[in-house]
This record gives sequence, C-alpha cells and structure tokens, in this order.
Amino acid sequence: MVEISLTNTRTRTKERFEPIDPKNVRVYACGPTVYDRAHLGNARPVVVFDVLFRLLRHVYGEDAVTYVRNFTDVDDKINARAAETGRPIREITEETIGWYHDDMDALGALRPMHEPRATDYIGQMIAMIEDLIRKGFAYEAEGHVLFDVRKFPEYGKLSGRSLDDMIAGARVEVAPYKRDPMDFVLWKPSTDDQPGWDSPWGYGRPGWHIECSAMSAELLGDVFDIHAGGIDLQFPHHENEIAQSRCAHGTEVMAKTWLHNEMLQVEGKKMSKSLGNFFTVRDLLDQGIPGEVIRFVLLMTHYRKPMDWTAEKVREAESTLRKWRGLTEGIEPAASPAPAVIAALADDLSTAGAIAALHDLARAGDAASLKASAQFIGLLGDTAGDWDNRKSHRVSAALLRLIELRTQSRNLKDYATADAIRDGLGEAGVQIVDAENGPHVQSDVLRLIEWGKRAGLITGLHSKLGAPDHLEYQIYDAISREVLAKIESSGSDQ
RNA sequence: GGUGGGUUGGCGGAGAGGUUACGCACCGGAUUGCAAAUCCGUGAAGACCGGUUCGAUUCCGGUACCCACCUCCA
Repeated sequence: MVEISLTNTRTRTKERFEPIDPKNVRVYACGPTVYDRAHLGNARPVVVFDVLFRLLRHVYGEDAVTYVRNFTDVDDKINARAAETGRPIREITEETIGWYHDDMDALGALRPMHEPRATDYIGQMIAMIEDLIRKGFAYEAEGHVLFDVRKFPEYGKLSGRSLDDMIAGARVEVAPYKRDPMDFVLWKPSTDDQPGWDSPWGYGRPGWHIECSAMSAELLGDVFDIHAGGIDLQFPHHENEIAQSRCAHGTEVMAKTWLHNEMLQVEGKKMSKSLGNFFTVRDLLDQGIPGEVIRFVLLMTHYRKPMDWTAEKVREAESTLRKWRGLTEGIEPAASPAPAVIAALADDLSTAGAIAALHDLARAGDAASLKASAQFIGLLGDTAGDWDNRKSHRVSAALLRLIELRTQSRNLKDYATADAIRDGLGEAGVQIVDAENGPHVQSDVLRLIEWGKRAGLITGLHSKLGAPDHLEYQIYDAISREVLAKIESSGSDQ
C-alpha cells in the first residue's frame, strides 16, 4: 500500500495520511460562489485537488473515495449581479454552474461525486443553527443569529490567531448587536426583494459559512478525512466552519486533515481587476491555450507555494506537451502509472516532482509508461488535450494557397519566396514545419494572441458572453491573406 | 500592528548533511536548402551574517527583502 503524506494545516506538520475508514475516504473541497465565470485562481485548487482525488482513488480504490465540492448559490454577490442585470437569481446561478462545468472539464478535472448547492440544504442549515442556539453557542439578536466565539475557546487555532489579536487589528465596523466583535452571522434577515426562507427567526437567509458545515455533515458525516481549499479561506471561512461544526456535533475535529493551496499571481503580481491582469479560464481557452496546457502550468508549482502565471510557463508547458504527445502517439499506455510518479504525488502531492519523473520516463524512451503516468494526472488524455489535432479547423483557403506556393517555390529552388512565406506567417506565430510527410502548420499560441490583439481580432480579456467562434481560424486566415497579398504583389512586379 | 508563507544557476523548479535533480533558454556538435523537430555534449546555483559539524544550499539562531491573509475572495 502506498503511503500518502500530506501537510496538515491544522497541525502544521507533514503527516502520514491514514483514513478514518479506508473503504470510504471522504474529502470536501470548498467550491465557487456562482455569480461569474471562474477565474484562473479558482482553477488552481480544482486541478490540485483533482490530482489528490485521483491519487486517493489509485491507493484506496475507485469506489472507496467520496469527493464533495459545493456550489455556493446564495450570496450577496449573486444578489448584486441579479439586481444589476435584472435577471432572476436562479437563471444566473444555473448558467454559471454550466460554465463552471465546461471550464473545469476543459482542464481535465474529474467531476466530484457530489456537487451540492447551498439552496438545497437550507433545512439542514436551519436545524444546525437551532442546535447551536440550544447548546448555547449561538444567540439571536435583531433578526440575526450569531455565533458566540467566546464560547469556543479554540476559535482561531486553525489560522494561528488569538481573538484578542484579531480584535486589535480589525478594520471592520462592528455591528452593535454583537456580543463580541468577532461573532459571525449564521442567519440574517432578508427584505422582500432578497432571496429568503422562512425560519424560526423570520424570513431570511443563511450566513456564508454555515452551508459548508451543513453540507459536509449531511454528505460526509460529522468528522471526515480531508477538507481542502485556498489559503485565503483559512480565515475566516474555515475557522468559522470548524467552530460551527465542532460545537454542533461535539467533536474534537471537523476534518482530520486540512489542506490549503497558496495563491496565484500573474507575472509576479496579484491577479486583480484593477491591475488589468485578471482573466478567466474561458478567456485563456478562447485564446487558443489548450486546457491541458493550463493544467500543466498549474501542476508545475507545488500547491503550497505561491504560483506565478507567466507567458514563459505557458510556452514551456506547450512545448513539453507537444514533445510528449509526439513521443506517445499511437502507443498503448502501460497498465499502471510509474511508481516514481505515484511516489512523488504521495509525498505531499508533489506535482512538480511527478512532472520531473515524467521527464525521466520521456528521456528513457518509455513511452507506454509515460503515457499511463501522464494520463494518471490528467495529461495526454484523448480529449482533455485535444489541441494538436485541430489543424483542420485553422486552415483557410488563403493558408492552403500559401503552403502550395511555398512548396512550388521550394521545388524550383526559389528559396527567397519560400522563406518569405514562412517568415511572414511567423510574424503571427504561425509556423510552417517541413516534416517527412509534407509541410504542416503549428502555432505559437502566445504570439498568435499577441498578433490577434494588434490586428484588433481579440478585444478585451474578460469575456463574459463567450468567445467569438473560431478566433484562431480568423487569426490564421488574416495573417495568411496579408502574406499572400504581399507575395503576389511582389511576384507581379517581376 | 497581528498571522502565515517564501528567498536555489539566465528563467522555472525539486530532493538529499558529503556523489549530475530535472525542464526551458544559452553555447558547441550531428542532421537540415534554410528553419523546426530530434540526437549528443559543455557550462552555470542555493538572499545575507553567525553557530553546530571533519564537512551545510540542506540543521540552529539572527538580519534583510518579497508575498499573502486579517474586509468579499480559491
């Protein structure tokens, strides 16, 4: 049996992972609030914990792992989006969930077994809140129900803070009805135009944190194996979840192991709308960066380190994958992934180590093992990386004509024209490569994007409404026409 | 102010108290009309200051700098 070790944020140590029940290993990951397209930062935990899911299934058996990831579909950001667009909340959340599935599927992430929506668990949340009030951990005040943090001495333990420190550094104004400034909302009143449900405390809606406590208890039990999420959720979200769940259930822990991934940066800076470096997964896919390449880049960096998204990494990932795809084309994958890859992943999910092991396999020429191992972490799949087989979609009449012209020129040893064609296309990152079986086109996605922007074919980054169709085709066609015009005009001069 | 994380060769990024990480880029060679790809090969490192040790990039202490969180956030 492979031994998995994981860095447990709760104990701040790397520990050997031992499931509570090896026949049913239970994992909960905090999912998205569904009001907009998933941005790249949302994708990191999805991909990282997808690898964890795959590893657990490998070690304990396909049917021995229960993986839950929620959708938060009641939230003030959603209300705001509804108010600003005039659309019904349900329509927005449904649409966003559909987008989320599309985008995460494109990254090769397996769907969890359960994807509960908060609004389907309002009853359980109300029951849990009643329980907390009954046990003296929560109180009602002015239509709100609040958790009384002073009743839970271990509050702050997960994030290593003391209540007094937090109060000293707090920058929020404190609602007057709170007994302690750090008390947080379990239930709050709704106005008629806000989503709400009838409750013992009147018409209202749940606070942010209670949903995860209610849903994880319902689907995984009072105590489960792993709770995962971004490090930014450690406080207050996870701290509050722990307080609610442990006090309601009277348990020593909520989850045995807590995993937190570090944040994502873009070109060395925090991704933010104001810096203009904010983009969604869909933006990248639409620009022609394959989901597999995005996945590879996300896996290049260990999950507990801040990861920087750079153009250079995209280029490197693409070239590596192209190489491996060439090496494994038509090869039947081995029966199981290489032990070195499993060993790397078992060591606190070292995806960078696993990639290094894949490089070893590639260098050794073990294509079957490379393919099996890469597929194990969601790479070199038949569909997820469907990006090298799209050549036919890109080829327009103008491009065909150019390729033909160049072949003719080469046959006539008119290398000046032949090279002018290749260099011209090269301007936009479109490359003609002479292989044994004839010329074919390849593209440098980043240069393609750059050229597309300059030519006005790509406008704006944050595409909420989906991409224009065949953006790549348009760029290919545009540069081809440009080069063709140049070649033909210089030809007629002679 | 509080809490947590980081600092490795041109870039990315690992492990291990003493033996080449690895990848990309670069450089040299083979191959190619030229490229691309491929193959072979050479270089190059561990923020700073102390300590422990026969020996530290790897352990301990301190300093500097960077980042995140403390407010919705993966």
